[in-house]
Amino acid sequence: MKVTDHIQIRDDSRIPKYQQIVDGIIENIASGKLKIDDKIPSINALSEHFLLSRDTVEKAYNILKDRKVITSVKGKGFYITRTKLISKVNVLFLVNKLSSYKMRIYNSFVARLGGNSHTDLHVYHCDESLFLNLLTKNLLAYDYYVIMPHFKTTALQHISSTDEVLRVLRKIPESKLIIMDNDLQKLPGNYAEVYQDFKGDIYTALTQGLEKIKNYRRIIMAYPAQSVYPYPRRILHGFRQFCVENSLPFEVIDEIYDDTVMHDGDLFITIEESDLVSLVKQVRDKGMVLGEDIGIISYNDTPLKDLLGITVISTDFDQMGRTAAELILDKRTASVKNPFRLIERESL
Amino acid sequence: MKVTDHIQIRDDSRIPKYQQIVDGIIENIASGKLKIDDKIPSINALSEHFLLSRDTVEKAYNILKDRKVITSVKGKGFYITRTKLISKVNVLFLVNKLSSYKMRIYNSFVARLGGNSHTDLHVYHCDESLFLNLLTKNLLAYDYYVIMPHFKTTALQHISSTDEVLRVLRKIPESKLIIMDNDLQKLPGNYAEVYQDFKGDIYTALTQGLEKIKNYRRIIMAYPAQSVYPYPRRILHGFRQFCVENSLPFEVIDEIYDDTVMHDGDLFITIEESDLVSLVKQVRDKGMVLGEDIGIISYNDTPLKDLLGITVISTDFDQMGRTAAELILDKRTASVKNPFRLIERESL
DNA sequence: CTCCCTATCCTGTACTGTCCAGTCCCGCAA
DNA sequence: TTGCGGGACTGGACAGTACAGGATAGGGAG
Repeated sequence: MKVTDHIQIRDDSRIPKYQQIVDGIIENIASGKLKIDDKIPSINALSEHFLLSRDTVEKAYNILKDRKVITSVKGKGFYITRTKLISKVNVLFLVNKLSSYKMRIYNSFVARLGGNSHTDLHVYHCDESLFLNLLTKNLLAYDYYVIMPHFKTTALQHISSTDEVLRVLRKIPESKLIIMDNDLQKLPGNYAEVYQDFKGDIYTALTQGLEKIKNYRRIIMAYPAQSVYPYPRRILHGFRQFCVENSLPFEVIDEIYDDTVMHDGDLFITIEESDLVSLVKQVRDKGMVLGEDIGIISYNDTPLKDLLGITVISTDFDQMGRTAAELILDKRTASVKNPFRLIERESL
Repeated sequence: MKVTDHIQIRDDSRIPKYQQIVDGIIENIASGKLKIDDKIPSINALSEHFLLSRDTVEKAYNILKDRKVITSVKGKGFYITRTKLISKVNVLFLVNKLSSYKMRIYNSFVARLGGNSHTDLHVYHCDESLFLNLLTKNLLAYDYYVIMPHFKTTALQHISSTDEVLRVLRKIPESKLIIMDNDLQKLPGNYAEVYQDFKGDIYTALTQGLEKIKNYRRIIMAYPAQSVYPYPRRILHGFRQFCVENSLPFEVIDEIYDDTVMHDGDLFITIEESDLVSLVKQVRDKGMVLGEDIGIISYNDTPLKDLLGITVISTDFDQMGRTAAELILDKRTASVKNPFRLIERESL
């Protein structure tokens, strides 16, 4: 195996070739493929291997020498002298939509990452083409890419464009990619991720509250399937699995309207805040008592739900942002499941 | 086949030649002949091929560069950077911080503006230098700039850098600028704005509820002065004016702690949600009754505050976003005060 | 020692974008 | 009429990229 085989450089016509070489060496250092005192390919070797002019490689090596990343020994070669690379960290934070939960993740992420960083937030509204556009346009501009992949899932698109998404995601160096919230089983590689196990989470959390849930006659989940911003269907799957395994009668509805029929002993699981609001209003209007006549479990916690005594099943959004920031700070590529739990309050 | 063969431009003597080149490139992008990251002919090549002056081509390319359709790399050439959004209305939405209220403004703005638009959201964390950086970097790239100007107001900065901010804001063509939330009296010109009159709003809203407020012995405002993200001091001014004019005893505190003393007949006005939460918890712990022993008026409405029966004084965030979008759609440059009102519920 | 590799420094060439000082021409307003 | 400004063109200076060479000096293995 030749030394040149170690070095990987990406071709991008927009960027000067010498700069690509510089970036390539830096990346190989950052990823650990090149360590301190390692010898890097000679000017001749590299120029021949990549079919470049000797002058181009020389220019690149001179820049690295000026930056004290490598030193030269006449007649021998170039050697790595520094592996710690100091610069402000730039992060692209790509979310599908802007909810108050996403916002909390972003805010805790920025706070944890600290001052020596800058995070650009972009929203792609679950639109694949916008997602692809944003990503390809910024493919080399950032040090890290924190991405929450959620897309509209019409049957056709799901097949055709997910591949396109994966193709672009693969262009991001593994060490720079952090997948958040939604895990992409189809994306291979050793990248970092902080995910919710939507199906397993809801199953486990509901199982925690099984004893109380059993007291209800029927469980109704308000799952907004028609929404422009769809929630992962795995929430439904986990809910169904829980109900079936415990032989609990259940139902799934799109939305809670003012005239949605409800009976004593109904337990509602709401995902959208608007459903929670109209549900609580209705319960009050009908003179029913929360946690006795009607049960509510709401998805995603907020301080005001605490005040209202609404039982929630929720992931820890602040934690999710912090974990992502820490993966970057520690340069780890672990796959971390974000904590999810049932918080029992009066409404159950 | 030469690169120049790809490019087609129509000749029309009525239209400036440089504009024809611009249109030609755009058309070639729209028709798919030019894709992202493609290299377009050099200035020399194009000018020779179409028998044009180098200067004319240069001018055209500069326009495309300003519109971020292409980027230049010295010594290399011009490259396509944008393919999807050139026909859409591009908006830069610049907010000081990301709160759930800002988010609602953004979401209603995007929704009202509709599909033929793209809105980039950027957060500058109340940091002037970041604000200036973001704005100067994107000074020509967008069709509209929606900006919420709120900065940290240390005495010194307030003098020196506000001028800098105004200087950059003046560089934005008046027809492309929409100032939101905070009105900038110091910025001259005929631009659009949707503002809150922080001082007058709170004064008027509290006056609406004067009869009930009079029943309380003391009014305490929790105004987070120490926060990294300061609220406009005009809120305080309006509050003070109301209290003084109506001879009501009042007090201003930074934050509501677990051990903040409260007596029967105290009316609290909270701005931050965290203060509201700890206040309500304390009232409950002490066995007091909201709206009788202790009054609460909270700043900024949310659906869950409605459920909790918290009286609020609030602007209409969704309306604010909609208004801004409509100003753009109608190409108006009006100065619109966003509605603000007292919503009475049980807590007062 | 020789031979082959190494870095280093040099001159040239042919492109590229960037910037500036001029010069016309033409339409429009004072 | 005069003056102004924008469009188009001319020509050049300058700097950056990438290539092709060559000349020199040092290191290491035979």
